[in-house]
Amino acid sequence: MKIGYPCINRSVQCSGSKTFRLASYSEARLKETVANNLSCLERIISYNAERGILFFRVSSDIVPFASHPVCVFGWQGHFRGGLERIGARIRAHRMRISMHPDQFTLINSHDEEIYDRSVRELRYHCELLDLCGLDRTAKVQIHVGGVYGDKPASMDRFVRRYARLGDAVRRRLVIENDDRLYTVSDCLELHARTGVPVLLDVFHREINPDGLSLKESFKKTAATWLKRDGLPMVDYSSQLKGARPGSHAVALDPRRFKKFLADSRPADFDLMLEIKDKEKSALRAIRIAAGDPRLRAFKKGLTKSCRASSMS
DNA sequence: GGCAGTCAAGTACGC
DNA sequence: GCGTACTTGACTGCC
Repeated sequence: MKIGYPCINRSVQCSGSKTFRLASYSEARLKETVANNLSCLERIISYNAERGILFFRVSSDIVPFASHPVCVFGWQGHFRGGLERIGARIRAHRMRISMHPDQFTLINSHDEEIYDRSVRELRYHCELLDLCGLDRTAKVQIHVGGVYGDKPASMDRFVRRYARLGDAVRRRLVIENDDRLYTVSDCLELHARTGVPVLLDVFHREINPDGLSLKESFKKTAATWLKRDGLPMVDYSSQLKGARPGSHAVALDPRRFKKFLADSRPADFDLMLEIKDKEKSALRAIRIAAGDPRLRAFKKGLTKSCRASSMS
């Protein structure tokens, strides 16, 4: 088990997801922003590595407007060196990386143009991970998409559209159960029809249940990840008190998290904490999980002998 | 410098 | 049909 947080680190004095308005777009602005974002990402990776935070979600905003027609600049070549350097650092620390395009990425949309835009967005995410030299265990997670008043038809459309995605996208793409539309069971059905791995979001599962117990959900989603995909990824959060259902908590609730660790045994997975105070909660979670054999087993993996054996 | 409105993109839902 | 939430930050123009 590796534990991590998404996109933003509030302790490092920089942002790796700086962007700008479309109206301000220029090649100079893009170069300047991407250079800043990569430099900051490198600092965040170092921060995480020094503290044992070995799972991180890279922001989609590293290259603003990368999939937009306005962007004709060859950022891939221009920033190749920087991306390779960051990738080498990630690999050296055996970190797990994910990315999560936002809700506008919909491969089951009725609208062919929305599908095309979504494919461009997915290609951008995968290309970034490819340029970092990360293997297929670095995943790009999306939700299934819209229901459009007819869930079976929308799931059929997902299956057909998934088959049209290129290998470069399919090798990284995973789907996640969401808080309103598609349950864990829906995602499992899509896995059965496409082979796409299912990322379990335990908080969304609570809000949008389907009758499967937590243990069954762990077991069935874990079975959708092949060895080449790496350990299953799991998203974790808890309800922000007093807010509408689905709002993420500001800070980790230690008691609740301890119970989650106990309830999730013996499943092993990499855990993304979707909690608003980001790295603070990740550090707290790592301290709480310190006695958990799943985390301890990973620490052993850092020793030279284990590293050598894992490469064999 | 501080503030508030607004930001590429889509869908679902409440009014 | 319109406004809002989504996850939320931070860009941007205005004072």
